[in-house]
Amino acid sequence: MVTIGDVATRAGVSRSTVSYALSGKRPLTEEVRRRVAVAIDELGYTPNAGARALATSQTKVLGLLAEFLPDEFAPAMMQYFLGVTETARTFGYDVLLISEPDGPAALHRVLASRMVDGVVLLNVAEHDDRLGVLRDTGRPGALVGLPADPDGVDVFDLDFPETGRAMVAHLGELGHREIVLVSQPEHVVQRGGAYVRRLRDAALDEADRRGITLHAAFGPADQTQVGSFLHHLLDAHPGATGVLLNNEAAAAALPAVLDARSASVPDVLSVVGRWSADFARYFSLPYSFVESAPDRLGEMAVRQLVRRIEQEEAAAEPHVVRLLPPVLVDRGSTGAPRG
Amino acid sequence: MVTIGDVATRAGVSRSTVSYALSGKRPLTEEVRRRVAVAIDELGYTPNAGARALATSQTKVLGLLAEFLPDEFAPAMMQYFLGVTETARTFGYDVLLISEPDGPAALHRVLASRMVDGVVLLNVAEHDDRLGVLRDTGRPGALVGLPADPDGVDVFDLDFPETGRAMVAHLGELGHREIVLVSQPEHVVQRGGAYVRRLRDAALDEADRRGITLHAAFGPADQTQVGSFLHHLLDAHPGATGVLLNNEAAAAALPAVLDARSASVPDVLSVVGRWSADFARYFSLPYSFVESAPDRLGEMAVRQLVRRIEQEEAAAEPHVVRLLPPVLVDRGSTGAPRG
DNA sequence: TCCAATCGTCGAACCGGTTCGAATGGCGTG
DNA sequence: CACGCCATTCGAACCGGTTCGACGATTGGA
Repeated sequence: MVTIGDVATRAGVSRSTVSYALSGKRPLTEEVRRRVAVAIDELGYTPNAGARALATSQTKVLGLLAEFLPDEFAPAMMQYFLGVTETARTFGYDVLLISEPDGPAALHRVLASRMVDGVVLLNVAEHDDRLGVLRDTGRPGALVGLPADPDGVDVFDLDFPETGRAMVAHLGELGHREIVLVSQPEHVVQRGGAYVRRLRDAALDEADRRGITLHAAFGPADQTQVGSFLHHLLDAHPGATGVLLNNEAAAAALPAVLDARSASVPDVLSVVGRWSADFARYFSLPYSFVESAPDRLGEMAVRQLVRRIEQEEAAAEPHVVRLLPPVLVDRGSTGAPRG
Repeated sequence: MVTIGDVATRAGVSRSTVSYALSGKRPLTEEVRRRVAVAIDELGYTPNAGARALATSQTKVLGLLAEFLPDEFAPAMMQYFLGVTETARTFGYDVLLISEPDGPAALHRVLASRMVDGVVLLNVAEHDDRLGVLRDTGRPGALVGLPADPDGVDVFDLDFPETGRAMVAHLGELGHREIVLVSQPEHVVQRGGAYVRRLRDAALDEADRRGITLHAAFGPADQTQVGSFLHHLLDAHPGATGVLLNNEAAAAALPAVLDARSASVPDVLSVVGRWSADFARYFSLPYSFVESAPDRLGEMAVRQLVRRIEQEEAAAEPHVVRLLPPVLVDRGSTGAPRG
């Protein structure tokens, strides 16, 4: 392995000079700079990351904590990965992917061993055990998902309450008086997915304010069951003229269900959901939806994280909670109610 | 930050003794071992990964090189991630996720800087530029995807030729004489996805041997276009009684297409494809398929990689090319041809 | 009782970078 | 021509572990 010493010898300078040539932290003669560059090139030198980390206590690596939950729609997580890794790379960071079931332990391990300069936590629950670990170490962290107590961390998430309101308001203004909401299953909520409840509560409130009847249900996340669930739900509320979706599996299953019922959209039923553009693409969903913007959230989280890591003044700034306002992508799946 | 020196002081021993207590590489008195354990516990000591890497030249990190291609089905990649990260963890390794567009450069960067002990390359193309980089550094690497020249690396992949033969044979034995094959689009092949061609060629050969007419087509990967493509394809070959799929987008679109044509399965058409169980689950695909086993391939790649890293004798063993024999998951979507 | 072997622990060197203070050289100026 | 200053480079210490040879204490045998 070629080290900085080899480069120094070849260029006829000291090791420290090579280091300065690399970092530019001290002025050097053009001549020396050139000789070092040539030596590096000829020897094919790349600094040893471990040694550098030891000396600078900076690894240029970010931790990405994700949990693969069997009942959640795994592909959705991919979009976060993309936003995080791409943004990290533009700032010169690599990403350590951590998917252990025991999140707190894994987090402690990578932070305490100084493998990473900061972490992005995905899928943050209402009361997330990882937060305690993160606060104890005092290292910077950015969350995707709003916990009950966001103290000491930066939070990025979709504004779920506003999303719920916007969806109800959208149908309400078209004249709908009775609609249905399909949320993620109960166990997602219990696991800490408070966003499900936040959207639901806001939707119920907005419906109430507008005098709209809103039937709020928790649908299964299992693709094999969600179809019949939707049938039953629609059977149970024959007067409903609109469907709101906050459940990916239900969204994927809806086209077949409506087709089987010969319920055309938007003539018979108006449909609005909450998912990502990529999700809509993969499943060819022809419905209007509020973009959940996973790639954008991942990018924002990393940007802020890097700021905190690299800029001393930023480290002292108050922590932010940034909730993206809902943006409706219109696919023409809503209209005036039938009859 | 608490270092090994702090622990040593607190336990009243030397730094090296603490190190030996941690690694167990030399015998210690029970008393000393206990005192060190207590000190570690009280101080909350965790070894610094950078320092350890520097001293041992082992990082306990594996690189995972993936490319996010816009026209490939991104969620499929998730299954590989799962297999790789989980297996890595059972062996005490973390995973550095590298998704840069410039694969060779990224690979060189992480290998030359000694950030990782070895790499897993996903989606390996027929002639993959990353292989040259990998061979030059001489570090261990495991591939998922069979390149033209697998010298110096371990390769794991589905046996695509056998998969093609098996699918044709399956329908052939049921009595089908004219069938259709939908492959991935041409540009996937051109980018190096030789597996597409390997399956196709073998299928054509097998059909030839059995006197079966096989119409082999390259379908679009774009969900918006693949539906009408399938309609045209089936219109063009009204005599076909079976459909083979080696194209995820086409598989996802097929149920709606067949429904629109009132072509029931397997009465009117028999269907067999190649995808993963998770893919089938997400898209509720009711068809028989050859399992492409991404999680299993990821696991095999990591197992072998770790063996090469950790066992000196393994490092010298000849490299392997392991092609998984196709396993058909029967969902009852095939039967005797109509008429 | 003395010596040798064994066991357990220590000290120092090393891994490959970074960084700070000091040394060296060239230049301009008095 | 001598001096001082500034720009540039060097040397040494340090980051936090691991590892090897050596040392001291204990034990066993002669």
